[in-house]
Amino acid sequence: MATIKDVARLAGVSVASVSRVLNNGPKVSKKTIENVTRVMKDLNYSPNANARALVTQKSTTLGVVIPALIDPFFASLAHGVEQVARQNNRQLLLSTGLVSAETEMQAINLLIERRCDVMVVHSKKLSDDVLIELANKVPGLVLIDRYIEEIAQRCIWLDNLEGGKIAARHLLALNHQSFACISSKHQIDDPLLRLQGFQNELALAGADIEENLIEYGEPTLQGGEIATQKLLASGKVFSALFVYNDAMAIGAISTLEDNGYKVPSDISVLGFDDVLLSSYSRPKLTTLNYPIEEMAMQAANIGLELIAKQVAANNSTNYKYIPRLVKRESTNFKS
Amino acid sequence: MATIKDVARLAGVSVASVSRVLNNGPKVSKKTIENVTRVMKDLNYSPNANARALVTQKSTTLGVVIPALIDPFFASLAHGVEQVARQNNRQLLLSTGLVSAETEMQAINLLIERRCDVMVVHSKKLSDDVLIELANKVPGLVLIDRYIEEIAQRCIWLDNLEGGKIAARHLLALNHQSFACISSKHQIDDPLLRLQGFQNELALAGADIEENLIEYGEPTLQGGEIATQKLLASGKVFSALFVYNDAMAIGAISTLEDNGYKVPSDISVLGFDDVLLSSYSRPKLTTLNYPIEEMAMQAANIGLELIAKQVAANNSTNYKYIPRLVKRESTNFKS
DNA sequence: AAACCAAGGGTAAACGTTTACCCTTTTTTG
DNA sequence: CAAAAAAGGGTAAACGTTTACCCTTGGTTT
Repeated sequence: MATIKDVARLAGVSVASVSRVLNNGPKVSKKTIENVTRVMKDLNYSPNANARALVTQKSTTLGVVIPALIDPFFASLAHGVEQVARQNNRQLLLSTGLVSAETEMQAINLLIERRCDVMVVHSKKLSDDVLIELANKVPGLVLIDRYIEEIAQRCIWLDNLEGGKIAARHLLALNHQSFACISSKHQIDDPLLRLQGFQNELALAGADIEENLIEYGEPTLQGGEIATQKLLASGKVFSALFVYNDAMAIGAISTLEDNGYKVPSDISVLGFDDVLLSSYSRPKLTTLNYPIEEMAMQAANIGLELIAKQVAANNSTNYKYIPRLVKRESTNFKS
Repeated sequence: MATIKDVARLAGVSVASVSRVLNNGPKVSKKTIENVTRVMKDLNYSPNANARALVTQKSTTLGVVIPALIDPFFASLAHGVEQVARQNNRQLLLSTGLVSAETEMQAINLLIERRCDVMVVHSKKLSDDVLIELANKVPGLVLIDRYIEEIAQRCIWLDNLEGGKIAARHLLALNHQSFACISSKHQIDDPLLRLQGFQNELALAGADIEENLIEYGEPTLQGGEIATQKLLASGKVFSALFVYNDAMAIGAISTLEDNGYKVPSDISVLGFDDVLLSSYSRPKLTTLNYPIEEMAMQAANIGLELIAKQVAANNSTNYKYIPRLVKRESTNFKS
């Protein structure tokens, strides 16, 4: 592959001039520009980004760490970051962390080795301490979907507790009295907080969830199916079902209908996340909107601002988002 | 950020030794390894991947060019590539090309500048000639979802024409006689081929699609809705509907049911792609399986093999996939 | 006509690694 | 015990850029 030296030689100029042409620098005559440009074309020259990054000590990448791309939720996250990257002429460097502390760490380290100076990190397994240390090391690191007091100004997160409360209020307002819940079996805070918020709010209204009516499963369509089967197997009655996320909710609806229950006339189902598919499922899913793409964009922008020092790293801004109820067809008044 | 020189100085050895420790190279004593390793920890040293890439002339990335991450189909593609990247200790470099020749070219160029030696490219807008030239320039470039005769051994593609035929045969076998079609308005081959295959096969059975019963729309849920409304507005009767992709098909079903038609008892609907959501829609969608993730994995592996020269670049292998009918609930025997 | 300035362009150091080649010390072998 | 080999480690060039600094040329100003 042709290098800058080849171009210089063929154009009969120094490498400095070629470099100046490449970077629209000053001190090049029109003639030289044309000449060099032509030679570049002829040689099919492409500047080496690694060499550039090395000498300029600047990064032209924007990193993102997520568990996996296959989950639409995380794809939206990545998509948000990607848009900001594009706007800023940076390229997306994607590192998947699955859901183990070790792989999350690896994913972040890969980004650091590439000298990626801005990164949006979705980490659920790394400890607060590790993350704080990492944040000190990487000025452009921003956490998404996580809140850590000490670095609050670099956390973009959703209030899951409040989400649970909103869910409960909605179902209570619809006159429901017997509730079931499907939660995620993943060992992270989100499902716990959602469930806790839900239960807290029920308690305020003097209601609660019966034993055996809380099930845990993988946060997938299939996980929702299985959990619902268990719920039905318990034989207990419920008229409202609050589900950890939309995928599980749709799986749940599928199973409920396969078992002869009508949604929402027999059972109301409430999801969480508001992924695209929710508005097209049948019945259309009532859910809590989690504006992940917007949050991801803000996260990326904050990372960018942090390294540009346009933002004091210790100001007191708080990037908390509150989920918003989206009423569609899967919940109904309980008569 | 600490460099290899800092480590060398503090450990009292040469940079060569540090490098050897870093790469598990030969010629280092146990003592040196321990010593250097400790200093690295102390300094929080992280090797510079750009410098490494520059000097070794090797890439540790795997590129992928797709229109956008937000589409589950492309997210699956990226996910497939990502798995192969992980297996081979490479990092995913993602470049989105939207759907214009210019941005597709840009996306590929970005990868080349990063000296990414293996890339899976989904391009619909770049011409055959440009792509052939690019393939000559980048030995590890593999095309996905596209077939170009001259570089057939580097094309992983699905036989859309055959897909259309399979769709027609299925619907004919179910005794249908009046057909409608929803196609994509995007200027690419895929929808044309699917439609053509469908019509060809109908013709063999002496059937055809009436005028006004072919509609075009955006390949999205909403596009499916709008196209279906137009179809219904035509006033013509049809009992079987072949739709360009699953998203549109689900949008179509939604609209049909909103208008009082039962799927599949009144109208059978057949999708294309078999995205995850298809098996959870109501009714579950009968569709043609497009094994994009598997194809993406194969594409990435072929790219890897190409640069390892384990595969003759001019052998005659043909990486054609045939979609497979997945019978679920949205199609039915027409009595 | 002398002095100055602007424009254009060249030289070489630097970025952080890897690795071929060389040197020294220790161990093995006959 | 000498010779040879092995083990350990250092020096410096190279990878492909950018950019500070310097030099030349020709024109403009007094």
